[in-house]
Amino acid sequence: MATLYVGNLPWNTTSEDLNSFFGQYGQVISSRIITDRETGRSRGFGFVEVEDEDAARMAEDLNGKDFGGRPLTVNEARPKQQM
DNA sequence: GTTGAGCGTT
Repeated sequence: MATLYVGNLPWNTTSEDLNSFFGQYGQVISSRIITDRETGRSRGFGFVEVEDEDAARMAEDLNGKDFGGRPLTVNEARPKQQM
């Protein structure tokens, strides 16, 4: 399993939206929209967990793709431990 | 009722 960073999302995008959209390009394990810890509002980006064999392909295919009227930003997520 | 580069929570 691999994690994909997804940015440039509309404010109203949900994790289910990512699941549905990314699910068309590969096997999506789960998705998460990063909401502001203080206000609870969407930060406009999130993370999608996909199968490792699909991660690179999905990142290339979905990066720059139109989503909600905006060019999507997709990349392999960095390890959290790195900081 | 807002914003727009970036890398997250138990």
